[in-house]
Amino acid sequence: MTTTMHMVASTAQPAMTSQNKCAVCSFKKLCLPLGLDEADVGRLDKIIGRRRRVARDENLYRMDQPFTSLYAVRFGHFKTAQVNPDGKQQITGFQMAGDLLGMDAIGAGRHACAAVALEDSEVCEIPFARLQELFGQVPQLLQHFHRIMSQEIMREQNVMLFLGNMRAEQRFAVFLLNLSARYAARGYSPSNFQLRMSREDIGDYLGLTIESISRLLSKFRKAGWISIDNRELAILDRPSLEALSTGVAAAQRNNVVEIRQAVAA
Amino acid sequence: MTTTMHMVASTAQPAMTSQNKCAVCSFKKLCLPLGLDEADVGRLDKIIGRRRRVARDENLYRMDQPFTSLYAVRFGHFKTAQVNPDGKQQITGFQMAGDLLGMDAIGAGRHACAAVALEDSEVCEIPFARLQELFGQVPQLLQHFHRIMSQEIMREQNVMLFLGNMRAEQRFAVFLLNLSARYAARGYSPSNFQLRMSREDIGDYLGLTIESISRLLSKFRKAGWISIDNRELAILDRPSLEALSTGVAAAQRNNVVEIRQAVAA
DNA sequence: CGGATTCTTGAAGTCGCTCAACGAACGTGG
DNA sequence: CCACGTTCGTTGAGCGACTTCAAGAATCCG
Repeated sequence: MTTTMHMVASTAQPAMTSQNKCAVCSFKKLCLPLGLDEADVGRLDKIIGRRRRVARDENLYRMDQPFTSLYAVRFGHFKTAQVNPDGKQQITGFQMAGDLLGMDAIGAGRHACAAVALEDSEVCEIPFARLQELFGQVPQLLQHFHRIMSQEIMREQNVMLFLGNMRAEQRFAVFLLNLSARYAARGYSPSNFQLRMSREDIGDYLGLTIESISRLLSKFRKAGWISIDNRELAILDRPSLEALSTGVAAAQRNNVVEIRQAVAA
Repeated sequence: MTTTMHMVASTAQPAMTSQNKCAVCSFKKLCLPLGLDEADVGRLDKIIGRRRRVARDENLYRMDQPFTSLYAVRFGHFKTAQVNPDGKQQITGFQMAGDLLGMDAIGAGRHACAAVALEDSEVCEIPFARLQELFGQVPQLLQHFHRIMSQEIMREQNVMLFLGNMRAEQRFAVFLLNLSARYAARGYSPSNFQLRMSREDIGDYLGLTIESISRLLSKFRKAGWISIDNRELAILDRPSLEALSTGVAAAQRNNVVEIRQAVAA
């Protein structure tokens, strides 16, 4: 593979010292330390517990487990999933480096969903009680924490939006572009990346079956919008995907229908 | 109508003084003041801005509007809705007395969705900047605020769950039981209440069409599970609704299929 | 009242699901 | 390294749940 302007979206462990210093973490601008001065980052560092490695398919935490800590993804990928009584899982999100996990558990004191590593990953453990102590001393940190929680609420609203009223194609386009944007924000290629999750996981996230995901991938490939080889994905025609994702295509279809009706009338 | 053990779920304005005192508000146990001592409730009272009346169909705030305040519903009902590019709306939630509105806007500084009154309603305006100041002085308040935000994240995950992998009947049963539980928590009848929202709103919340909602209401009525007269609803057979909502019915269906297959084999 | 909105019900259509078979990739142990 | 079983992914055919379209009934509200 040739080198590109962007780093390839691999999961290579970032270079770092023997300690888990936020100051030298390449994802500090996406994570809790955003906007803190050097001294405050140091204070945050102090309370951060041990780093924790999570092997592929291992649970970082399970549903109903008591809540003690938030986790910041250091490298690797996770999924968070709720299991409903009849056995099916709803995946509520995919998390990557810099993302914060566990905020849904603060309210009830136990985790409302399970977090599972999609590949060998590592997280920073952030004991919530100690974080709360720090809030009193570092107002900036508190503010940013509120922003992060609020963004999580917004993110979920977007999921509700596509689950509630988008067609399969549109959901899938939104999904791909969302991944693309998130990799871009991390300095990776927005056009070439690996799908870290199985087709089944994508389906459980988008409210579709594994077969539908497979068909959508084939369809998008045949349309020339993407290339897909196993889990290696390339976005070839972003404008088309964007048109789909914003519902322009749907609107156009509607126009066509209206025109047809007008002609018929 | 005869008097019952429960208050009827009407929107009568709670008795109160000329000022908006949390201390005398009947919903303080559902709202921000939960767990505060008298003195701290007084401090909270001081920062709460004017009460604000919102007429039916009026916007409390619109999408993209700059964020300045959170709002606590004092009486009445609201819906929060996102509009997607192709015109359809996704309703992200229905809010009633004691619920907090606007948390999704903290992150971006502008509202990610619109809040519309479903009937003549009233809210307490809580300027967020002043609330932030208070966080430093009243740790209990901060803790509870985190719980509320976290619960909002959990609530949305539940919406994702039914949007993503429940059938129409199941979604609708979950919806009705959720309303029931929320009215119960407010001291109203869990069995008899009014649907404050239109069929269209319910549909836009559950990811279904208005026609489907209408058919579901008829079906549930004919099955003897509910009675419905216009928007006046009564739950007649809670166990059946609960079975539906937890997917037991679906599981039973699956069992039947398995049994059929076993017999056929 | 009467017009507009909301709701109900039916008939037809479609999108995504279910079921089924097969192929590819993986990884484990010989 | 290959053989093997297992998991994962693809593709097709048929079906069913929900939508779309359409018309009429009920309700709201000025």
